[in-house]
Amino acid sequence: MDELKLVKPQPFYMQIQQTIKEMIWKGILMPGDRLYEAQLAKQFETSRSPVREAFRALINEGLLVIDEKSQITVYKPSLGDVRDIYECRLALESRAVSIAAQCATDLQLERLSNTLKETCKAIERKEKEKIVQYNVCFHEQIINICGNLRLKKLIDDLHSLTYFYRVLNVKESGRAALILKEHTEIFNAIKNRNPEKACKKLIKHTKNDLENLINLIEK
Amino acid sequence: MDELKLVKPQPFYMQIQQTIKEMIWKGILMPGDRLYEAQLAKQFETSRSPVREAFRALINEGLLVIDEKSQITVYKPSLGDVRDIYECRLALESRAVSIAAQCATDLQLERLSNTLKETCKAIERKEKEKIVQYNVCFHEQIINICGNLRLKKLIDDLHSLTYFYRVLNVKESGRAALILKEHTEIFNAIKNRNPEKACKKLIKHTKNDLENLINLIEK
DNA sequence: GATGATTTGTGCGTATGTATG
DNA sequence: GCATACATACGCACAAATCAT
Repeated sequence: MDELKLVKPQPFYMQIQQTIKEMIWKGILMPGDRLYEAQLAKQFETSRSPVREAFRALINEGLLVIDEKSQITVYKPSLGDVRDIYECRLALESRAVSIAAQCATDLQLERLSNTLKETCKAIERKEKEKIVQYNVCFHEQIINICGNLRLKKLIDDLHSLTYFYRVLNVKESGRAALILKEHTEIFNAIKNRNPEKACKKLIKHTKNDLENLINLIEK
Repeated sequence: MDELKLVKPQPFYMQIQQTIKEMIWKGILMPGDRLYEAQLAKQFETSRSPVREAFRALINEGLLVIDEKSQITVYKPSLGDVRDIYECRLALESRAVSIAAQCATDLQLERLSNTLKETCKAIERKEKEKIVQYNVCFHEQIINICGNLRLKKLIDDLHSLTYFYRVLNVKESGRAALILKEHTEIFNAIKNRNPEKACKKLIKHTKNDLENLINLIEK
């Protein structure tokens, strides 16, 4: 009887916070949609209190927006916002990748390499869900390598603000192969312990991503 | 009758959120202190509901911490945390200053210059409160110049996580003059439209700040 | 462990504010 | 403007979890 623990359920307000986030990611809630405490409370079969608390946290995270009349809506980034968000990501992720290039272990490099291989397979099989998943995974692995949890959370929160659009991005365009190419270049720079190059490649990759996203949103 | 508007008071939960933040900044609440819903509710003469909502938001911001038993304490950064936070600030602020060097208007440059002059006066008069205030102002001005509101919020939130320590930093050490010198160097680089140099100077400045802070905390 | 005292989690009522016809 | 419907802000009560004895 080694590791037998009872699982304590998380409080409602935490589960609700997480669930709303996922609903936005999955497109069940769309940017601009208005949210009602009572309606969600009914849906989750709770009272309004935990829903309210979840709202506050998500507002602080930026995923929900509250106006002067206390109406709450799903964050709908303007074009300018998207640029600002990417500017922040650029700052944070370029630092992350340059640290990763300095401190990645062999095992971590191998795992990164594996992720790229899996992406390649997924592309051949045209498994769109998996492609997105492995692309996300690639970025996550880099951030994990650099080991700064706070950096990770900041980047994650920024990602979640445009997650909905970004899924469209990969799904609807033929960019999967190009993304893989760029990821491979970044990986090689990390493997060769070349922080400057890794940084440069990542910046280029992110800027491409942004251009593509903007085209998509403008349509 | 030009601009006569009635001021609507902000909801309690917002005021409470702001107040708790200030209590931490001012050292009324110290890192590690435990917070009780009921106690604060009593203090603010409200019910627990708005206090709880304020807690959720502050937890999300990182200024409060909740453990697995739902106990809430004021965030107490470890040495490692402080380094991580500064790493993130470095990433974000260096980007901000390099953008500022590219796009600052003459008026904005003049205002920056004024801030430095005021700092100088404050140092001569040994007005410690003002020195801190102008130093903060200098950084804020740079971030405002670059015009990315999200970048600003990210940096502000990071600052607030170590604000309490940073006040100690300036107050207790004789660093005021050195800080002014470094700020002046950054300013000159911006004025000369030299993003790389501005960036470099800011990185050095931030790293000095970090070293100093760490020394202070270790004592 | 069992018990009472704290503290947090959740449900619900009511007052106030806002939109709509 | 007025009445109605609806949404949010806040308070309060009780349940569940935790702590101290």
